[in-house]
Amino acid sequence: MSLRHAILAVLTAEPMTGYDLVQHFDESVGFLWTAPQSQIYPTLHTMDAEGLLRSEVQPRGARAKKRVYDVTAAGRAELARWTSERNSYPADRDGIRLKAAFYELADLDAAEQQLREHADRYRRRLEQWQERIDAIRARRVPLLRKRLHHLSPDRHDATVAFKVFAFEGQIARARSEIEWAERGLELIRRLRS
Amino acid sequence: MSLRHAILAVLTAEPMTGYDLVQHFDESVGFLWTAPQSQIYPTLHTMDAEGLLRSEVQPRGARAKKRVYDVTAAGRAELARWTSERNSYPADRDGIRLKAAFYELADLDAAEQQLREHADRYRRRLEQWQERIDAIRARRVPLLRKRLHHLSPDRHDATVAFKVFAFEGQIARARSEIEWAERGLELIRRLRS
DNA sequence: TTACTCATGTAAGTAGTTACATGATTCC
DNA sequence: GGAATCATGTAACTACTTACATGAGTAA
Repeated sequence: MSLRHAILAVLTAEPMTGYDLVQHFDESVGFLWTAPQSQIYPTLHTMDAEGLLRSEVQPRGARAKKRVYDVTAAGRAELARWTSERNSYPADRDGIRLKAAFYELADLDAAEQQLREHADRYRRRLEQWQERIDAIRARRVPLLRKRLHHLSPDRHDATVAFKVFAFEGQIARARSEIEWAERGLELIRRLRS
Repeated sequence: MSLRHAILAVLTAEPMTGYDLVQHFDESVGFLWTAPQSQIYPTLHTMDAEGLLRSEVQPRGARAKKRVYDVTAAGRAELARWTSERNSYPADRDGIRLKAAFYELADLDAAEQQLREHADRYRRRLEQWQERIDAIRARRVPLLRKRLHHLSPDRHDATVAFKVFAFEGQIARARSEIEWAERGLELIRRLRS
């Protein structure tokens, strides 16, 4: 259910087309909630119909057109409601951990390979997220700048701080995954000898 | 796609009915991969049809019957293939982190409440998982005992070690979530003053 | 006979995945 | 004229959720 809220959150920074939204999902809010293009367009339609968004057709070149979406008052209210509402947690489901619990059935080399990839994956994520935090702190993120632009200056610090905070959670997660994978590699070494 | 593998993994310990499987999902493998009863029964049917499982109708009392499922050679092969295959990762999607990134739109008291609940949730999980590890180490888990029973003794330690390892990952995760939430509570305190 | 456990399902809906499909615009 | 970008969709499928539904067995 978070896709609608991610969309609302992005559009409060600036009205944009579905195409632009797709790009932003790949490069900003998508670090926390990815969505394929094929899911975004239909969702924009239903949110428009529900009154959370309004849209306006604008010319594009000579013959073509584009539809620009903006958040309505109802959409803003829904965003405020969502941020203040109690969290709902997805069911506990972790395919990687599940598999690890049954590594005795695997080829040890294959298990080792998986754990190396796991650590590598989160090392890459760690870097990406660290860069992201630096960019947010330095206000180098275009969408964030636009967001701050129509916010009173005394709220800027809190706005930035919460974005940083979210990514700190991702970083903490990444670190714990890397440590876990390394512990697993050590276990495999021990079992080999 | 892990549900089928979770089912195979449980059934290699001991053949059982759908009903029993549902119980085991709530109390053992379900810590890593939960599934509702309404999903398990249909999945058993399709896995039976695919030849990963075989089933046998057994009498239960005077008139009633029950269907007991067991893993076929094809099922065991599929399990081995899965454990050795490269990991496939779900898309990055974290509704809690997404919301935290937009806490500037929330009521501060509500955000505080959410972070307290987040920490509490993972503190409870931490306890459960810690107990689980203790039970596994002491071989107090009935299903694990059955699994070890038809395994040569020299493989017992590795089998137990991998289960412990999986839960250590969950514990590491829980710790990092608790620390993150506490960091958030501190941030909110700072913003209030 | 009542309550609880054992046992097995279905149905309708939501969310997300993978793949396909089309056409105008802009820049070289 | 061709390639990359801008722009918008649809279709089929899989996984999961929530809710409903039924009946026999067992123990007090």
